Amino acid sequence: MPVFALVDCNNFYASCERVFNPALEGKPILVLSNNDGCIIARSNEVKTLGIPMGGPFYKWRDFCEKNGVFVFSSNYALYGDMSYRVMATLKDFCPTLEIYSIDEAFLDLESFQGKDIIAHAALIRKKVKMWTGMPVSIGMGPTKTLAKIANYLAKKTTSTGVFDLSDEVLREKYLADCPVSSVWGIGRRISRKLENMKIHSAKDLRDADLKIMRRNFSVVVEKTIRELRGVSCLPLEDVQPRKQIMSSRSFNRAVTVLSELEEAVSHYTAKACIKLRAQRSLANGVYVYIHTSLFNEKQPSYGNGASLSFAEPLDDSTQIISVALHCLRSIYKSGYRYSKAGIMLLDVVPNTLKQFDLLSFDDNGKSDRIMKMLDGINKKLGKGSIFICAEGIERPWHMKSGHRSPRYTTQWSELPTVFCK
DNA sequence: TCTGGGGTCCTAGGACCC
DNA sequence: TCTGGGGTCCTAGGACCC
Repeated sequence: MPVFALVDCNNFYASCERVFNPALEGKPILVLSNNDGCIIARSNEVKTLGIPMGGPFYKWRDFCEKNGVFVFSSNYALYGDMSYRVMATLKDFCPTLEIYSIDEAFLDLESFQGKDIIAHAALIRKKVKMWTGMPVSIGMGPTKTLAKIANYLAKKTTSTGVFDLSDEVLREKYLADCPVSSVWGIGRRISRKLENMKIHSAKDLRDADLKIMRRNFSVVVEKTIRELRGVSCLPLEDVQPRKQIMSSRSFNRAVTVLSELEEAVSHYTAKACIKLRAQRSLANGVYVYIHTSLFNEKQPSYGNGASLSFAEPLDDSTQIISVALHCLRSIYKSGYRYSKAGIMLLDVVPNTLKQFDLLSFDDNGKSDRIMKMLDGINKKLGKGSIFICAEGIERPWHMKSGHRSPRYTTQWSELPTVFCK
């Protein structure tokens, strides 16, 4: 029988901030989304204060000030690097792992079956804390879905941060106490429908009639039910290259003129192209959209998008930017206050699939060399050291990030300083 | 004034084919 | 009972995840 473990960092973003600022230990801290818009991560102390996940920050600003909450803008340079360190540590203990998100990984612990698996998980947990400073919880079970629930229980019911749901008798008790809405793959819509069918707990869902469930829902729910029964349907997966790459941001203030939108779209496209080349892919098209505020009902609203296919698959930022700007100009209307723009690279394929077009202009690899040089310089000297002029220099529309902590681990100039007496 | 961003998978329905 | 039948491909939209 397989044994999956799900390792999940506790309050990941908030914990990253604490690693480099231990004075924050035990203090309420929260992390904001891009543009300092929503609350996207909360320490336990903030959860206790009743501040909700995803709420708009401006509604809570005063409350936070009154209660001494430490507020941070997202610092993805730091979080991404901390994630890399945690995953590297996990790989030391278990080379077969699936990095599921920035703060979660599934491990295959089948080879530890019969041994003291809880002690092993406790050891992993201790080493991750020691080597990276990051607190994690570990849940185990015969399927990924059960490992997820075990992780939820590890956080909710234990002080050890480790929980094993391999035992069937134990599962009877704990699945009955686990609300169906907290099962992996059961979101808001489906859980509402399930509640109407008198399915309230994970146990109810597990014991539901498979045929009826299949008729009412998709094969995804069917797999979830089988997984709850202990039948593994979801194997560990390798990292797959992305099939589409998006880049979008809200502006820090309304943008009205085309030239600023052009800068933003160029900038987002350049960012997406960096990701595209990093995963050694080519895109076959690009989609661009812009819209006004979704919340301000007094202003006239407008939103539109347009896409274009390329004559041949591309990874050159300058070429893709020029197509993206074509799309933008086809949808731009003056007289509106735009709040956001975004682009999506479409139909992304591995760069080994490149089909040479007999009619295309042969540049003798010049474009490849330029892009390699651009990526190389930015890798060596830091992100944004060199960029394409169309991205703009001042970027007055650029997102707000008023509470960002230093990029302690990825910028020489922002290294933490230690004073010794 | 101020409300995030980036992904995947599945299904239904339409277009089109023989 | 059944009122032509069966298949593929594509896209839009919905659902989920973090």
